[in-house]
Amino acid sequence: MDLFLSTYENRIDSKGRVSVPASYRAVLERNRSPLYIFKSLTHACLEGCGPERISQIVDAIDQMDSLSEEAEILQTMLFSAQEMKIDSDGRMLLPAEFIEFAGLDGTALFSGIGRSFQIWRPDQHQKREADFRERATKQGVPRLTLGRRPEPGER
Amino acid sequence: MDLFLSTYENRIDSKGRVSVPASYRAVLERNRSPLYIFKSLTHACLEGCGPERISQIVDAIDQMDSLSEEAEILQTMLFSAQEMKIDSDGRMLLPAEFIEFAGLDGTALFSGIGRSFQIWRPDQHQKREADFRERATKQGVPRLTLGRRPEPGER
DNA sequence: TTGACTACCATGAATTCCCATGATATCCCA
DNA sequence: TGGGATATCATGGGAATTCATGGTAGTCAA
Repeated sequence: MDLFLSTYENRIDSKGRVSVPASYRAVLERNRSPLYIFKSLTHACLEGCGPERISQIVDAIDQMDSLSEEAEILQTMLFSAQEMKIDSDGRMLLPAEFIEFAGLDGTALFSGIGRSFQIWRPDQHQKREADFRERATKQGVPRLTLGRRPEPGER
Repeated sequence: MDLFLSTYENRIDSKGRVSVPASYRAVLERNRSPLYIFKSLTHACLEGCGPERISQIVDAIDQMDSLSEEAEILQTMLFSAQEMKIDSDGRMLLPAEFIEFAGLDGTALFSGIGRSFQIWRPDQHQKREADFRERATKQGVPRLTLGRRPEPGER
């Protein structure tokens, strides 16, 4: 299935190179997709995805009033996005700006969440996971309808 | 029938390998489905399922506000999920993180609950069963409506 | 020439593949 | 129905491959 799943901790070497997890590379290669990375709007992390996701964002913005502040805010994702080159060993070169933005310090934690993935500072991600698990235990998990797909328009 | 049923206790060898119960494998092979394992959100056990279940989670998240708390909790399942490779002898390799999370110590108990299954530390599973049976006796069993499937669109 | 980036090679660890074994369950035929 | 033959399955060990990672040399632009 063409999804980004699981988490991986990979080292960032002195040049800023990181191995893109092999399973993520496989997803991209199956679709002959380049990889895009951009700065998250809401968290101190990076987001990675293929071109479809970028198109979705562009389309969503095109639906809006293109002069509105909302549109401009969302455009931030687009102009922070970069197409990453992956070398023959499966590594990409993280620009210093990205490293700084996510507060990365030697290791990058890749966190696959379906059609995209995030890159976190390991300790921050760990904190988030612990927090989510605690909330899930205390408040219960969100409703997930199994056995069938929700009807279009249905909640 | 394409369901995961019954319980099996299999040994985990020194490399972390476990045989996936043959009847579970048969279910997956009939559907040409890979196997996914992820950490339970609420219990100290692992969950196993096919790709439909994972797709459901991904689709559910895409329907939601992707920055909401609910979405983030569901994403926890995704980034803890891994597609397991099953070798020619029907075994999978449990990563150390999974073994630790479920507190496994040499043997894994597979517990089939229909469209998914769980992996437990044997003594914990035993306790749960005893507990549930006792509650059923004292408090009675939940209402169980048999005989038909819910209509599409029905609650 | 310097600095930044790219391509290439080397290494070790982790994972996957392959073959062997024994135990259990299933099948088949007398 | 009994009992031997056969297939299935869980389990163990070693070989081969993948993968992350570090380093060096080469290329291009300023």
